[in-house]
Amino acid sequence: MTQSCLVANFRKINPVSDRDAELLLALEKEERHFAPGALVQDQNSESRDLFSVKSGWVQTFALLEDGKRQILEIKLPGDLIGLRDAPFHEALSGIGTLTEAVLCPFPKRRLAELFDEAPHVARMMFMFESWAQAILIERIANLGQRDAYGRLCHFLVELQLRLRLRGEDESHFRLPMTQRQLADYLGITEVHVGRVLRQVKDDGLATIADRQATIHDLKRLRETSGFNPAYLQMDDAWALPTDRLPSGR
Amino acid sequence: MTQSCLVANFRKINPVSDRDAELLLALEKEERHFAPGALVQDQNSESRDLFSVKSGWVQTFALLEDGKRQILEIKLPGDLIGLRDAPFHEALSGIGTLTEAVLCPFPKRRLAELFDEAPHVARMMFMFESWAQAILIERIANLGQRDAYGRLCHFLVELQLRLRLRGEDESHFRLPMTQRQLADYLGITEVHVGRVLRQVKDDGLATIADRQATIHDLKRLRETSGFNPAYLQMDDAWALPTDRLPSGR
DNA sequence: CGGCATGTTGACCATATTCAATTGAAGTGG
DNA sequence: CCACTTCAATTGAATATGGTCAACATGCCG
Repeated sequence: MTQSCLVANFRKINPVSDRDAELLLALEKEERHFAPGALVQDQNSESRDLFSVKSGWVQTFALLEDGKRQILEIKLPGDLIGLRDAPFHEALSGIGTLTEAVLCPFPKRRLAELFDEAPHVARMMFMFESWAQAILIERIANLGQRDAYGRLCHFLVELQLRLRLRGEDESHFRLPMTQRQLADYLGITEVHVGRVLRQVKDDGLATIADRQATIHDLKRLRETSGFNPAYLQMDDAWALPTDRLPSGR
Repeated sequence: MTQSCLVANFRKINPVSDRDAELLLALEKEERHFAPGALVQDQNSESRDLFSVKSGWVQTFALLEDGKRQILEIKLPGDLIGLRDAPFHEALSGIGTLTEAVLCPFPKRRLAELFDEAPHVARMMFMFESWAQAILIERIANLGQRDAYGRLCHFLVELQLRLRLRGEDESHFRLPMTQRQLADYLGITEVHVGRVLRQVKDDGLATIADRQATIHDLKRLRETSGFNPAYLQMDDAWALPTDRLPSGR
């Protein structure tokens, strides 16, 4: 068994053959260590590499003209970062660490070659992107339609689920984000985050304090946030080589 | 020259070889016609096909537990729909038409095979997805950080740009969306859309009425919305066969 | 004509922002 | 060890942005 974060993560939602797992290992050869709060990549900088997360919490973000910041994604060990930037000249989003982190850079130029050499890798990268995109559209619905309270609940459920897939404790976990960062993620202000955090606690749903989150009532959290876990069910047609698929489906 | 919408669209931001263009043509073989306001695909239904838009305006959307609706994307001729759903059992978003539309369904199962047969197609699909994702993250920043006024301006600039790439008139175009639909797209209420529409008109930026949009002051629109067109610059390394690339870059 | 969808307007209210002051914890340097 | 700074969080008051509700206008279509 490989100890690849990438493969271990991906396997939670989708079978990965040993042959494919080996190919993915190439993405995790080189390691780079970052301090908490470090800037990994500037928005609009020339992007050479994509990264896989080996350990730590990482954020991608967009900076707006007026100094505002939107945190786009939270990336956890086993996730890929910057895949979507690969075809572009410039990185479309910035990358920064939330905790100490180990990232594995991989030249995006090399990825283009891999696509031709190993069609399976292409399919897997495509699946990774679809997965990431699924989370993005959930986020758009979240930001567009829910109030601060609902957004926070949704965020907690999503996190809880992602950590559970990684085998971490579901009901009590480290949440290494300041209220400022939560605010930039949820699209509300720092101050309001504090108020909503208190409400959620008073309602007995969850407690967030000292970079620690405790889920008290997952069921009600799911209800108030309307979480839809459809994006965890992948289709085997994509996971297996076409010639090995059962016919007629 | 092919009359493929798909290729024509893609070529605006990225070279496509004639050989690749031919491969993409396969995606537009079958045609299906839809009336305005038709439902093409339900959210969470089993998804068999993806679609390319041959003509008309199309929306993808998410329905929330409490009956709210978030319009996720506006798709125009030459765009692909449902690419991200391909690896999943269920469609992650619904699809509906805004105008009369002609869509070309393509079995997603067949797409998986294409990935193995034609690595170039895989690369192009990956690029399409990156492009779509670039628009999604712009949208997240838009929803999270800007007020209603800014969101509307940003939307207009994005539309204007996309239509311009298609060779349509940039300053006056058909905008076949009701205020209700604009509201669901921008994450504000119907009533408030009306108010903001009037403000934007009074400020001399743009006029939207009778399903028609007129841009009066693109420069100021861009300023107030902070539009970032970085996602229009693709990297040749992805467009051309690896063996034909200039070396050493 | 009547019914339905769309858009408009006004009054009122709620959610969230802004601004300002304060506290506590952690880190730095004398 | 103590001042001093910085950063994160908390609180309150005033304000603004946007939501809700209801009434009304308009145009379209059967």
